[in-house]
Amino acid sequence: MELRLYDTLSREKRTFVPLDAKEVRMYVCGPTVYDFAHIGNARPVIVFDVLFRLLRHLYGEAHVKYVRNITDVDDKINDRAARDFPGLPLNEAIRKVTEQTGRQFHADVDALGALRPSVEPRATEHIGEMREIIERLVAGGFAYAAEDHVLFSPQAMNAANSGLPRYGALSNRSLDEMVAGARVDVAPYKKGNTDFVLWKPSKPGEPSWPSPAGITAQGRPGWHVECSAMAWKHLGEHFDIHGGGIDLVFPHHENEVAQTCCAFHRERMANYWMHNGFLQVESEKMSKSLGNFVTIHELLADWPGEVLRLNMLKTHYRSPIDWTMKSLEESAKTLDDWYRVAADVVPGKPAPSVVEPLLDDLNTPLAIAALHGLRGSDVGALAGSLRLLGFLSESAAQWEGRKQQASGVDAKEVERLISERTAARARKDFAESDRIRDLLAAMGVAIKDSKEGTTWEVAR
RNA sequence: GGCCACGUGGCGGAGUGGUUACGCGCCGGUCUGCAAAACCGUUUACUCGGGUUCGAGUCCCGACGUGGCCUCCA
Repeated sequence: MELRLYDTLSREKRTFVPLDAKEVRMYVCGPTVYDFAHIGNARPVIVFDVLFRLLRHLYGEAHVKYVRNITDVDDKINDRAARDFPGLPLNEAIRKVTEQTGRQFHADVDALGALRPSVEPRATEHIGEMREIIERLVAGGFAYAAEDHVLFSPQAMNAANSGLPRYGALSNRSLDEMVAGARVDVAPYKKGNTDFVLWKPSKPGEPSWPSPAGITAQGRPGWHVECSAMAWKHLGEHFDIHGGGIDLVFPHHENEVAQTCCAFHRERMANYWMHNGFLQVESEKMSKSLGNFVTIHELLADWPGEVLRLNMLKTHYRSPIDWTMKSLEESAKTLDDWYRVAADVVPGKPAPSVVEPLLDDLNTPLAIAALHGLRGSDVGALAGSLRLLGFLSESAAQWEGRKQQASGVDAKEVERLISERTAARARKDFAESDRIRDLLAAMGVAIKDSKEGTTWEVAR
């Protein structure tokens, strides 16, 4: 069976045919490292990790190249640096912010069971490529310098009309309407009100680099051109898959396409544009003002990363998802069960009943339903399938031990109470045995009696 | 205002014309000193109004509701 993926540009599911089966190439927009990543940021990380794993399964581990960038030059970073480290020179403070945040991001996504991408380029290490693209755009008449800025003109792009995509095609907008509907307060140096920034001057003390397009003042890149440059450097002018959150379709991805296609005179940048849907928290939009801003870091204090991962994959990646505590509890329960029955068995090959839904535009909910089916029929295939999806990274004992550790329960004390209870039961002193059971329950310990004896675990 | 998603049983969530989704919960049973856990079994649905069709949750039109983008928020 073949892989089919939904492409935002053509607005249909299409059979996936890689440009080069020896090197399948995927780019996903990564974080801007200025603060803890929130649970919404985790969605593309997890979704495209599943796709990465699936592609490796299909084409071989050595034949998939996954690039996810780190944006480490940005206004928000500058603001954060100035606020958090007022005593330091700005550039030093910025380095602290990006290093700390980058480290935290890696810790978070590792815990979510996401494989590291093949390459994680940093924007600040690709300024040369950005300047190159900008120079090409200026030379081609698609961009111009004005007051130390370089601006891209979508109108020039659509006027060229020769082997280029139409600006607006990806986000399904007409440039004319955008011109008409644009805000009034357009910067005076812009020729057209839809022109966007490729390069801008740096304020004193901010990170800065020599400017392109004959500008003498030092400057820094705009956001959109960073991704064009990093994708070009690591994947070439034309590659297979470009992914990100649906909110990035416009303007970010629309502008990326414009920059890359105009710089290299191409009709396409990526053959498949994939976008994950939005996430709400307890039926509300996540925002700092509502106070429901949930970071991955905070959630990881209460839940194993795989619980967050499963919770995310229970919904199809293009559908909206409502992130709730109830749903997390359910996911935790499911994983407890899978760990119990499958973590320590020899994994078999991933089952077709699991792989086939994945081949149909990453239908993870249907794949998960198939896992429930395997649970009763073939635990070897269950184990293999779970591993394909990035689960079962530890043993059953480690899984249980982690819960125990997080709860702070004293295992020795529990064992002592259980043997007391066993003795009480043996002499039919049920009042005493029930008292001990209640005591353990109050400690957060759940008892399980069976013919082989009594076991226990930390109740969640 | 423009563009675009989504609306399935108590809850989550698949299903692009025709047989049980699946999971959690509830309920019943087995087990148990009683429970819990485990195992077995069972129940409930397709926002509303039209239309197409032998047949629609599934296609078309409309309404209502929710959400997203149109400001460098995934």
